[in-house]
Amino acid sequence: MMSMNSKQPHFAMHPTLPEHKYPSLHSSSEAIRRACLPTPPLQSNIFASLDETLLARAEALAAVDIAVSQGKSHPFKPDATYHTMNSVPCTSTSTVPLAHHHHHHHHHHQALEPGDLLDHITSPSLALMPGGGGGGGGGGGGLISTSAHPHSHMHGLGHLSHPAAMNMPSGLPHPGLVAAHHGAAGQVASAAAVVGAAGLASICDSDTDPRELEAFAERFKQRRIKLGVTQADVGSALANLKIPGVGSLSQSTICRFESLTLSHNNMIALKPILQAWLEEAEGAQREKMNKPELFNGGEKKRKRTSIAAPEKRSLEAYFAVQPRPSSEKIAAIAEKLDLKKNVVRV
DNA sequence: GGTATGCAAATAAGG
DNA sequence: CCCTTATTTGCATAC
Repeated sequence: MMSMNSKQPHFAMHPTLPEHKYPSLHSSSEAIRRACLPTPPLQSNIFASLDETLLARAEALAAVDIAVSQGKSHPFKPDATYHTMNSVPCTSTSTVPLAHHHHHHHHHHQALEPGDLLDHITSPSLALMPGGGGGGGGGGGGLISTSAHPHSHMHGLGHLSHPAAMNMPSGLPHPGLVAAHHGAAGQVASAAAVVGAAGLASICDSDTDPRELEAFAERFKQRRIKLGVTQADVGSALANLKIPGVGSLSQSTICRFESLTLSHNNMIALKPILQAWLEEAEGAQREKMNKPELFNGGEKKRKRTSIAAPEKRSLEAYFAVQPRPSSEKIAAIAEKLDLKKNVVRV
């Protein structure tokens, strides 16, 4: 399981490592430019359709958010110190089920939101390979019941309490989140409110924990293979999904991520994206697997959803990365996408 | 066929 | 202003 690291070249090569080396809001324009720039003649980009406008917005927003998060959530050393004494083991993944500090709470809530969102907006237009269907059949996760995307059947509330299932993307607890909840989910809102208030001060190092990262990489690989997609596929798929802080992904990057051959910081930046993709892929897979309705009155509705799929993906990715945008902006985006707030679920 | 890796480019930040 | 450093990603290639 953990005997993969054949080599760790420059893991300890960080001489200084500034707090936030991230491009913060480094030229959203640049990011955008680059985002639209590539569209290379790569193989078959099945998800080659995304709303530039939305993406741009998301990028900008996420850029700022990321900047903030990155800037303040780096109290301890980078990759070099892999065995940080981790005073507060917040690892809620596969490591230790112990100590549930207050931090944990907010985590769960965090998980809930994106998950719910995803549940609602499962994009059918995923680019899963044909083999994916069969692959998925392999069992929704023998060891890890991560396929935790019960769709609309049991809304997030139910499955959010999975220990080793999946840890939601970076936890950036913030009050803004609360504000955004207007009307969508009251209960959640209240919970999030409390959590946000408390969590704001302490950003658990869930996403910064090296061990957690390692575990995630492993799980990612497993699930990816299970889905029947290759690194190249993932790279191609996410080539269009450009988010601030992350230029793009290619087979190389995926491989490096899985092999942990990337900088610790880089890994952290990529994790949310990868996670989002994974969730999306699994969701789509599931949908395909047991397609309940082949042709029914739901055609219209379905179609509408399909159209918005790409945007939704972007949105989802964005949220995965930064669930803390201004409610106003979210609303704007939602409206732009013609989606309902409850759908966006912010 | 998929995956892992060397090399170099592109970008940003700082002096 | 230019130069240097640091970081990250993709291409090409070998396994």
